[in-house]
Amino acid sequence: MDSNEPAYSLDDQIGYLLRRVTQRHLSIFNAAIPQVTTTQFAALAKLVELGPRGQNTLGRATSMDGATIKGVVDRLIRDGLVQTAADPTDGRRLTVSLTEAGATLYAAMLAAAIKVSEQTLAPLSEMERVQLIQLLSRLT
Amino acid sequence: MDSNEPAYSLDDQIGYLLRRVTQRHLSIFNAAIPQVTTTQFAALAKLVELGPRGQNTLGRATSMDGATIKGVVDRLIRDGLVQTAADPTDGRRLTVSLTEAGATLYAAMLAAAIKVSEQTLAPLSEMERVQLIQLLSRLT
DNA sequence: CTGACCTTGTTTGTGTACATATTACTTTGC
DNA sequence: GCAAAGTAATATGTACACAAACAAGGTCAG
Repeated sequence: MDSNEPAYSLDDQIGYLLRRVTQRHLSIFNAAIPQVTTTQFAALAKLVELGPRGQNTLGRATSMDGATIKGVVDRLIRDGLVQTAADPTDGRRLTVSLTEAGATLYAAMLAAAIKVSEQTLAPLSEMERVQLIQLLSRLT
Repeated sequence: MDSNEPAYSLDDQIGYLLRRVTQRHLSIFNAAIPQVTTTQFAALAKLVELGPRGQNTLGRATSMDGATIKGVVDRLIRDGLVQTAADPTDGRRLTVSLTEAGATLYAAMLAAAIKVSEQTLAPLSEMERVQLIQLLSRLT
């Protein structure tokens, strides 16, 4: 028997755990905030934080590639939460900005979003939550 | 000014961090193991661990719902890594099992899979890795 | 035995997520 | 000033991920 062979248990692998924790978080988010998805919320949050931005720039700020942010912005436009306008100084760029409806909805969802994070972390103590956030931050 | 209003920074939210860490992990996985996806690997790993299983049962063992595991199994069949057979005792059940090619490929990928987990956790010390895995396990 | 209920597998629709290719436009280097 | 390199947006194809609806096969209580 080769005791050098390390036991590989799927349930203890970081990738599998990330997928499962993400699933639980998404289910909490969708129940609390049915109006938008997590990525749509991220886009709105960054527009509030940074102001109007080009589509690709917004994608980088929210960790989405060009193809992904395009889909997210398209659906936000469809739902009237953001709008786009041509940039006069750069013919390629589409400046994305919040509509009034988007700004209003974001303000209304913020409290729920904070609760979503709390509920996701509910099984942990205050100290453990800080620890987890810090450990995850170092893996980005 | 209302100092009760907690600052909401997207970058510190558990959901956003999970998405970003997952992205980094997927990119490491895809580079190291281009033959299969993470979910396909999970299905193979559970078949090795548990032996042949019904499709839905395999889905539950790997945290995938019926629609998702169906797509994963379909692609594994297409690539010749698993096969299905009708269960003689239950007319509904499709028993999924590894093919020889699937078992061989899994054995060949295992060492790389262990390295993927290590590489994903590389920025952390040994103690921190154990901590992170334990904290995440409690959030599933 | 039979009707209510449950489980298994399938299908459809929506929404990420990324690779890759293309087009249009800017910027940089020389 | 102009070619090369880079960037922005778009489009296509593959692969999860889940909700909802459905058909067909089991199970179990009365």
